[in-house]
Amino acid sequence: MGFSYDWDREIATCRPEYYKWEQWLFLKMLENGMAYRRESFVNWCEKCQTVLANEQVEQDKCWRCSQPVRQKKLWQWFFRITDFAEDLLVHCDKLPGWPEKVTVMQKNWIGKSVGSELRFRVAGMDEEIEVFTTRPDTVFGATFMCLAPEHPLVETLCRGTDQEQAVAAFVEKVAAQERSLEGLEKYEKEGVFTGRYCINPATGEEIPIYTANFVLMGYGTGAIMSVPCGDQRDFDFARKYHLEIRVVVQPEGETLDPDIMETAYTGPGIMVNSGRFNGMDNDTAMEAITDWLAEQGRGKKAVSFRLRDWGISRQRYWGTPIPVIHCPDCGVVPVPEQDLPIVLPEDVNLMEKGGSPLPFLEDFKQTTCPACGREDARRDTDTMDTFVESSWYYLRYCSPRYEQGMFDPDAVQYWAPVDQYIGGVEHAVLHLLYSRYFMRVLHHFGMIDFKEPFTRLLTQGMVCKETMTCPEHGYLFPEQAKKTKEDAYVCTRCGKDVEVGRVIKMSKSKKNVVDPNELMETYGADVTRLFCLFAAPPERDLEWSEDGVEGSNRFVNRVWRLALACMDTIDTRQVTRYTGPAGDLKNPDAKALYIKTHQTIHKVTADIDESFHFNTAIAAVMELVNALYTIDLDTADVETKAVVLAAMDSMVLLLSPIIPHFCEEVFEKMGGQGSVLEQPWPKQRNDSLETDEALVVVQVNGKLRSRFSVAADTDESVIKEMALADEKIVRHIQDQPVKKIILINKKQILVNIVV
RNA sequence: GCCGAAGUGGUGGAAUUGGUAGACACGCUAGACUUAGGAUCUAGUCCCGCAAGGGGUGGAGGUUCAAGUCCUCUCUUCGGUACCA
Repeated sequence: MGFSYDWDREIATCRPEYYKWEQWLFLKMLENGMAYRRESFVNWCEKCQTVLANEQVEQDKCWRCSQPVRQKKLWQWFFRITDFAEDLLVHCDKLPGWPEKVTVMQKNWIGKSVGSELRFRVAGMDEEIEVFTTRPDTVFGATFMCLAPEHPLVETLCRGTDQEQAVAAFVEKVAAQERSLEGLEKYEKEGVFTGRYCINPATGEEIPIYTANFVLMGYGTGAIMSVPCGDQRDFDFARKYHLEIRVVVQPEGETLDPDIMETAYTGPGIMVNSGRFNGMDNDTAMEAITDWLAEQGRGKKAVSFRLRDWGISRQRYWGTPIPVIHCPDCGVVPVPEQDLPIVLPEDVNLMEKGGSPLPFLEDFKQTTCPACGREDARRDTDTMDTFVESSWYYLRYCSPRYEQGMFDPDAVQYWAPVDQYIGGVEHAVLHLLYSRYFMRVLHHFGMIDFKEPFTRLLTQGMVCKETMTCPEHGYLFPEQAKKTKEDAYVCTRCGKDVEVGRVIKMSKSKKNVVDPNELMETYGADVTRLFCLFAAPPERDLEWSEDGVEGSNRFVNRVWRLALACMDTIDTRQVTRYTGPAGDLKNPDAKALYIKTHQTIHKVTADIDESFHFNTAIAAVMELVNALYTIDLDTADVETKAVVLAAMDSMVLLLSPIIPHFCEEVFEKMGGQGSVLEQPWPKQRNDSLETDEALVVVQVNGKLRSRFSVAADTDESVIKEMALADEKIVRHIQDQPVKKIILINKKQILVNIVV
């Protein structure tokens, strides 16, 4: 296809030369508390003895063996991305080169909310429950408390009460449910009383403590104060379990009755049932109540983020081994730097069920503790999330063979950050956020002097195609399905009817992929490039179809014939290309073509430079070519020929990034010196962009009724008079009085006559 | 569910800040040239209508002299949703 990659800089992130430095950074992060280990939950299939991705869990069952999946606690490594939550959020607004939709998604993902942290004492125990709430104004309406089933206090609270068994059963049941924000909505909201009460710090009253499946341990503090009058989930829960609903915020001019309310009221209002805060508007009360509770040591202002720390442990084989050693005496011990890289062993039997073979490889696992020398220490057998690799590979390109560190600081200083990054919009949050985080880590260590990895970002759309399924052979490649006369498809191997599925993004596993090599063989690289670029703007999803590729081929041939015609009819010893202002041209056809040429240069430059909209850039050049075709070179005068040469020159340069091989040849044929790729980009003459005539379109009551041309410098009042005198307009106005005439003079002149 | 997009002729797609909807192509129709055409050229092609005119950017409302574009509601499709990467 004629891409200009510098293969000397090729890297592969699965090679030890690369991931050695990832392990090195991990150790540095570990040393600085930026990487840490804690227990967390994974989807676990007992039968397959493996961890499942969320997408591998189908209706709470393993996709492979259909056994129920349960939540299992494992020790896992995390990166403290939340330390940078605020910084990552703030800089979302300082990325002018990024599409706004991406920064919006990132902001929502980080999910900052401002509120208060409140502490509730457990009645009769020396324990406290901390909650985060965005609505401290409603604390007087908190009539119960809900803890996540995984909350460490749940077990302590119910122990010894008659609820102990019920709670244990509930926790077990929830362990079989998917515990994510997404999963929350799938299950009916339910909970169980823990047998204990806590004290509402505002009212001093005892309120029951529940554990409920809609509270997540990973979000906030894993506990919520439930205010049924002001939160729909709490409201539903209170109705279900017959808990008190107490109104504390009343919309102005209304009286809410808790017995007949059907939904929670979340809007603004006046405080009621809230002691000394009654009568205050709830907005003021937020601050006032927080301050009041703070004085008593029962709360403070706080912010909470939806963003969670980045779990990087994978119980998988493919990935960078995590460079730590577990010693019975010393605990977790980092691998000494001189022992890096810890190489992923390659002589392994891959597991049928998807689990990692590493925990079974004694040679790999068994090692000596670097701290105390014990010989029964064992290596960590987890590998890192592959997002870790993709978070810094672009810096490695700056010095791909560098052996003294992740990258050569001078090279990174010179090249980075990346000027223009291109990737699918499916990476809008994870990959792009992790990369931004990694640059902050490196910046924190003083290794780089910038924080943002990608100055400009283009999120390209996906190429999509329908899937084909044969009842016998499963997914088929497009060439394995043959079209029948009835516009249906049959399998080329078994002849059975093929089912045509939905249009989805191309993927190897679904086989709905096309090979550009076939187009390349038929039409060549340039026509293939032209066709792809002309099909749609890059940020848009594209349903692949080869209809229209003939048109691209036709266009290239049209240009070629134009070049041949020029060489046949224009003697370049006598005619040189015109470069002056349009105003000096006498022949109106020559002048029009010259103006068109400069308009085209202007448009193509802007389309490519600002937005990579090659499709409209190509369309503009096509218009120029169409204009060139209207000129009869056999009868043209010298002035016109000089303008044609100028137009041809510009056209070849404008097309050169799109169809480079072809343009190289035309450039040479037309007498160009050197390579077309070394020529400066054409520049439009700003004095040659506008024609002498302007089109006036005339509307009556907003409907187009007539149009005519005037000299570009015609006075506006004259144009209005001409519009009113226009035959078609007169007919439409008839004898109705003219109320108003609006004249807009932007890209064209528009007159709207209101009657 | 939540977050983010997209929806315009038979098709891919155009349309600075609201200002001629359908640029540029594909396809189709007719014609010219040609021994021939899957080459090339010319003309036509949003829909209804002989025309004058009317309708039209997923749907329903609204703001405006003027709405594909702004606002409200809604439908459909796609991407992401933290272990697909």
